[in-house]
Amino acid sequence: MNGVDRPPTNLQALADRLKVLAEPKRLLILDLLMQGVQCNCELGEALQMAPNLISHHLSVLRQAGLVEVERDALDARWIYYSINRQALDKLNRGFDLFFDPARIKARRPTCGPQGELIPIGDLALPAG
Amino acid sequence: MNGVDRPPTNLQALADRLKVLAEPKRLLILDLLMQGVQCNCELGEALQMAPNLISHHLSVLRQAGLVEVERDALDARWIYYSINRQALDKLNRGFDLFFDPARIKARRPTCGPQGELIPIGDLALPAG
DNA sequence: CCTATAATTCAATAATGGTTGAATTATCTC
DNA sequence: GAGATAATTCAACCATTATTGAATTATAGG
Repeated sequence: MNGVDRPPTNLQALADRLKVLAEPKRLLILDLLMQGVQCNCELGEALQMAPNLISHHLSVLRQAGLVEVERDALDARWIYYSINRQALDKLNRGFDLFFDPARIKARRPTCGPQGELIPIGDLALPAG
Repeated sequence: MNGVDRPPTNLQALADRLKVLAEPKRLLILDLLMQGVQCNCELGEALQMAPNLISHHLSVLRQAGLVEVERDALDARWIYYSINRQALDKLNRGFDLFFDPARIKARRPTCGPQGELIPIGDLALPAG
């Protein structure tokens, strides 16, 4: 209603996108790709990973639309990967929208006696 | 060197944080928590999930530091959960830092014949 | 005390997804 | 064509993790 309270719409879609990113090797690949166009062998060399594993992770990144593919015109065996700038922008927009701290509201729970709240440390056990 | 080229430092830590978020039910819980303090039973009611499952996901969110815990002073059986604002800010900073589009560089691959690059569609197969 | 309640913990299961090695495809060169 | 190369595909394995139901803890109230 007030422009700050944004609905989650499709959280499944956001979770799917985050799943693609929640993998250290894929983040490493993305990091290398952000430094420019790369081929499979270059990535495998830099990350010490088998080419078929690189292929797999690149496939996941491609299906998510984050990575684009080009083929060398002189030697079509070489394939180069790069970041899809628009997909990255869209990713940032979706993330910032959901995790916007301005969405946090202060509200009392609607159940329970609602007495004063006392903070709890690491363990959710006795307060004393 | 130039202030825009930020290193990945510890991508494992970023992946760990994203793993916590890459779960639709946890996103639903986070979304409810952003609307204010909530108790387990409220969350379970809203999401149609068993309380022990809510507990599990809340535990994951708590271990990640994203969620804080308070206990009702009038009736200590009731426990209320809320978003840790600082953790949310830190999450946003880390995400924006790594996925900053300004980090993308244009570069030719260091291997391969480096002929002209031709775009490829959905399939990484013959160019036609 | 005894019962009821809010929540967690535990053990077992099921599903998801990363890893591995071999086989396959497509392409270039001789 | 035959062989070599870049990359993908496939099937099997393995680790992680969400889910489920039962048991347990802690607290409140009669």
